[in-house]
This record gives sequence, C-alpha cells and structure tokens, in this order.
Amino acid sequence: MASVTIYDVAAQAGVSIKTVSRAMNGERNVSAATQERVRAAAQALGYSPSLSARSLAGARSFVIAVFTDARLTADHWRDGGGEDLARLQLGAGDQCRRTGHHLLVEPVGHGPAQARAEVKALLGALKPAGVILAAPVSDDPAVLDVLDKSETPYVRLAAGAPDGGGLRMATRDREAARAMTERLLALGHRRIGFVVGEPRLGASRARLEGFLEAMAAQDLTPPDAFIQHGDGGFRSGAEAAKLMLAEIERPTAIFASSDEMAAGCMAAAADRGFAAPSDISIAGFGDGAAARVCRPQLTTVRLPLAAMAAEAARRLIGGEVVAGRGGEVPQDLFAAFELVERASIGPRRR
Amino acid sequence: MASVTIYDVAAQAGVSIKTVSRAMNGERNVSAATQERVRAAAQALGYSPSLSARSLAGARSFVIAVFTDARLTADHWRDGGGEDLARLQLGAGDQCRRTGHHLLVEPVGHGPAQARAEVKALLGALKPAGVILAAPVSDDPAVLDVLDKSETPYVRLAAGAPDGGGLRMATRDREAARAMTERLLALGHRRIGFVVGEPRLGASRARLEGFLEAMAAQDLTPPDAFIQHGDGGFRSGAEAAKLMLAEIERPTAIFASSDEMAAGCMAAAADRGFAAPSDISIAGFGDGAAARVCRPQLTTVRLPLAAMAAEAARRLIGGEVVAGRGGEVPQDLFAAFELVERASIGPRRR
DNA sequence: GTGAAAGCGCTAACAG
DNA sequence: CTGTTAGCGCTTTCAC
Repeated sequence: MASVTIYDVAAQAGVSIKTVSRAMNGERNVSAATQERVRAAAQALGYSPSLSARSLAGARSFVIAVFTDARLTADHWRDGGGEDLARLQLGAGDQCRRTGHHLLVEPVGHGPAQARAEVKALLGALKPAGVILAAPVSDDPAVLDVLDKSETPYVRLAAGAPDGGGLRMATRDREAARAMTERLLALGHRRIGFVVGEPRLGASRARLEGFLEAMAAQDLTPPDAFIQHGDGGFRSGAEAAKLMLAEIERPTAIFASSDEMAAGCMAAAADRGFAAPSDISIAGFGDGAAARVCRPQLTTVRLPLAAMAAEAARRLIGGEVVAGRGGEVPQDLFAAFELVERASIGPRRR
Repeated sequence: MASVTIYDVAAQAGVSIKTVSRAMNGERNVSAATQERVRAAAQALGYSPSLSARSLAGARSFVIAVFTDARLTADHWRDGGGEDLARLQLGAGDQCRRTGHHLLVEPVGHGPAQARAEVKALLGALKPAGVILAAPVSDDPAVLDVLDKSETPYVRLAAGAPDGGGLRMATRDREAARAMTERLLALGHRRIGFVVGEPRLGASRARLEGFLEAMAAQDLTPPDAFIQHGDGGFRSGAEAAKLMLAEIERPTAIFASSDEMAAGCMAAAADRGFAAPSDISIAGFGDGAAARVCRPQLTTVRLPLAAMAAEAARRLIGGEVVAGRGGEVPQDLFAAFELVERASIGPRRR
C-alpha cells in the first residue's frame, strides 16, 4: 500500500491537485459536483493528506503541544496520581481530533537553562499551532519567555501568577478551598486541620490561603500542628493526619489539598480508631478516583479540567489566542468549581 | 523570533546546507572541525530541524503512534484507572525523547469499519515510524490488517492472540495468575474466589485461566459463585466480593484481576466485618496506586509495562521490527512478572 | 570531505 | 470556479 498522494486523488477525480486541496480543506470556490467527486476519489483511495507536507507548505501546523513538568509527570505516570494530566489529555485530545489536530505531551525538564533549551528545541522541531502549559510549567518564567519570543500562542492552565503572556485559564482554588472550609465550619467544626499539597503547584498555596481566609473570617487561627505539608500523595496525607491526631486537642475535621492525601488521612484516622464522618470529618480536593475508592467516599472539590483543556485547545486551534506578550489587558479565564458532598464529612460530634 | 532554518546555520557556519544536514545527523564524511563549527552555529542560533521538513524529505518520520481503545481510554482518563497507559506513555515517551522522536497517543474508535477508517487516516496523515498497539486494540483484526497492508512496523502490547503480524510483546498473565493462586493455596486457602477483569482485555481471560489451572492442579473446582465478573474498577470489585461473601461457605481468599477491584473487595469485606488478612486474604493484579492505598496494602502482581513500552519504542525506532506480515516465525517476546507480597494475604485462619 | 541540484506532498499566491 | 507556478525546509541523489 504505497502511500497515496494528492496527485493520485487528482488523477482519479480528473481535476488538478489544487482543486483537491481546496476540496479537502473545505474552501469556497469549488462546485458541489467537483467537491463530491474529489471526496469520492479520496475515499476510494483511502487518501489522507500528509501532516508533514501540510504544515511545511502551509502557514499552520496541526499539533498542539502540552508541556508538563518532567519530574512530576514521571512520578505520576509511574506511581499513579496524574489524574489532572489524564483529564487534560482527554479534553484537549478530543478537541484536537475534531479538527484533525494531534496532541503531543512533552515533559519539560527542570532548571531555567534546561527548560529554555528544551522548549526552544521543541518549538523549533514541532512548530506547534499552540501550546498548553500544565502546572507548574505554566508558571515557569523561562518557558513563558521562550514562548513569548517564539510567537507561539499558548494557554497557561492553572497558573498561579496572573502575569505573563498567553491566555491564562485558572481554577479558583482559593475560593474553592474557602467554600469547603466554610462548609466544614457550618457543620460546627472549629478545630480543622489542613494538609498542604505538592509545593511546586501554585494551586497548593492558593488552597491553603482559601482555608486560612475562611478560618480567619471566623476569628479562628489554626495552631501550627494543624497545618501540615504533604506532597499530594496518599502516604504524605497519612503522615500529616497522624501528626495532627497525636495532638492533645485533635482536629474534628481535616481538609486535604488532594483526594489522595485525604484518603491517607482517613486511613491514618482509621488506624487510630477514628471513623469518618462520625469521629472526624475529612474533605479532599480534585474529585479523583481516590475520592470514590474511600470508605466513606470523600467530600471533595471538582474542577472542570477536561472542559478547560478542551476550551484551551479550541481557542488555540481557532486562533483566538494572541501570540507573544499580547495586549495590555491580561487575558484571564476562570473556571467554576463544584463542591461534591459525599459521606466523609458530617456535623461536629458533641 | 523568526524560525531559524538550515540555511541560517549554513550561512553562520560558512558551509553548505548539506554539510549542516550531515553534521546534524551525525553522518560520516564531516571533518571534526566542520562538525564543531556547525554545532556551534546551530547552538548559537537555537536551531532545531523542522520535523515536518525532515519527514517529508526523508524516508523516515519521527513519530511513534500509540493506538488505544477510545472508550476505555476515555473512561480511564475521566475516572482514573488508566495506569497501564500512563506507564506506557512513560516508558515509550522516554525512549522517544532520546532519539528525537515524539509519542502520539491516539484513541481509536469501535467497530471494524470505524477502526479501519480511523487507523487508515491516522497512518496516512502521520506516516509514523512505528505504531504501538495497546490492549485491546492489539487484538483488533481490522487494525492489524490495515497496519499490515500499510507496511508500518508495529508492536502489539499485551495481545491475547498469538497470531497476527507485527512484533508481539506480551505479559505472562496466565502464569502470573497461576503463581499468585499457588501462593494462596500454599497459605492453606481452598475456597478462593476470583474476580474477572474488564471483558475486552485478553489478559482478563488469561488471568482467569491461570487461576483455574492452579486450582485444578489441586483438584479444586471453585463454585460458580466464586467466579465473579467485574470491569476492572473498584465498585465492581466491591459488588463481586459482596456476592461471594453472602455465600454460606464464604471464600477465605479472593484474588481479583486488578488492584482497583481488589481494593473494592477489601472494602466490601470490611463492611461485613472481615479484615484482611486475618479474616480473608485479598490479592490484586497490576501493582497500581490502589495497591498502595489499601489498608493493608495489597499483595499483587507487577508487570514491567514501562520497560516493555520502552523496548517496543526502541525496536520500532531502531528499525528492528519487520513491517507487514513478516516472516513465518512468529515474533513473540514475553516479559517477566513479579509477585509483590504485601500485607493483604496471610495463612488461612483455622 | 564537500556542494549543487532535484524533489518529498502540500499550500499560496497568482492567473485564467 | 479552476489550474499553473513556486516554494516550505529538509534529505537525497550525484557530482566534485
């Protein structure tokens, strides 16, 4: 099956290659009859235009690149937990497929110099139609700088810092964490512990802030022991909870910055004989698999990551994102969050 | 930052573009001095050859495509559980990066007609250097047929059926399941339940066979109620266990075809007041996140998926896989498995 | 060891 | 509405 080219189709349909090109691209100025003839010929021959040729000849390319943090991605892909990236792939990939684009996930290494070099190389080799930056790469100044200079349109997903070029699509992590904390407060909890997430993620800080904000609004200041730092994983959550539960005045609720950590908290609590939600309330963040695997299932925060990624891809492909350090007006888009209440939280036991 | 081409580098280095091409590709017949000059120029200009141009002009392309089952992939990416694919991406992606290749994950739809069309289109558009088929696509005759005719080298990962073109890299699921079952038998268990996995996966059948084989070797025939069918997920495992535990003669051990299902079994057992491993032994398969999140952690089977995928990519890139329905000798490669014993299984309680 | 020419499969101007 | 002529940036002949 030697590769079939535009010439084969043109011959088969009895038209010039340019007409085939037009027909395939759905351009105007092609009569319906010709259109149909070309379509039929292409169909019969099993023709699909070479991406390489198309992007070489034309102005645009057909790949959307996703830059992720190499270390984080490797950890997740090896040990599980990379649900954010999975959802990103789902949403963006779907959108790409609709328009004949392809999604390429490229982990980017650490350190400004390495990141610069890698991104530059990737951009040069791929000449992507657009780039989606997953956190924490979406906050990497070196990457942003290279991207700006290359004039490649890009979307920063879940970026912490508001400044920088490109379109920023963020989740309202602070607000979400505040809302969840308020829910816990409404249930009567006062001694609430918080487990901070992966330190490299800006969202981790935002969630902590939201938590503290809600607490402060009630004139509550959690003791140091009630703020533990984890890495997003189950084990770190378990350790954090263990420390908190060792306090004389133990927390009646724990809010973890990720579902895996919340699951760890629940396990650690169970080890100490505390059951959720009767003895302790536990809330997570992310609405991942861990939230549904827990017994009881976790009350958590759902973020529309797939939809955001799809929207990012859509805009990139549609040319709606201005390249380079665009207009003065910061382009920021915020996604709604949703509190998913399940059985892991309940009123404070009296 | 206008895109820098081979001409720019040639001018900067004071050589012809052909020499640059040679130097960049590490061909012979380039003096060390010239080599160095070109390298320096390329470095200074931040040049990286356009993939499109390279694959259009040259014989080879620089993308390795992974075809996955669209439905399964979407489910996993949305709800978690796609650890196999994640490890595949990790291993193959890593290997690709070493040689300037790129890994493209493309979900392929259902039904022979649709699969044919999609694969044909993908092959035509991408002209990939090689294709990695993830299960269950690795057993799809329509896909194999298109691939064979296209003369694209491909590797079938975890394929169930031994026939078909391409190189087959398989795990010894039957043997692994048998080994795990034997372990359970050695611990004194006789009433062992089994939860079958996702029906579309050939491995699910192989694992069931291995289980039955080991049982039969001891003249044991599990009652129908002890063979439950799940879908690989937590919930289905919980339901399966619930049914088994409702039997008058309940099983003393349950072996589930996936870690998620095993976790579900454990949760269901706990609901009934049975703790592992004292009241019931529970084993999983896959060594995924669920295995480490469980309390106690799961005894499970580890498969070197990332390494297999890396090897697949390496061979594809290295041109070691013969395209089309190759020689008469079936090309089969088997990966070792490993029993990972953790705390979820123990001697049968007397 | 190096270079000049040709062309990969397609799109982008222009013509008609 | 359709066809012709040039390239896109590279690798591949084949010369030198």
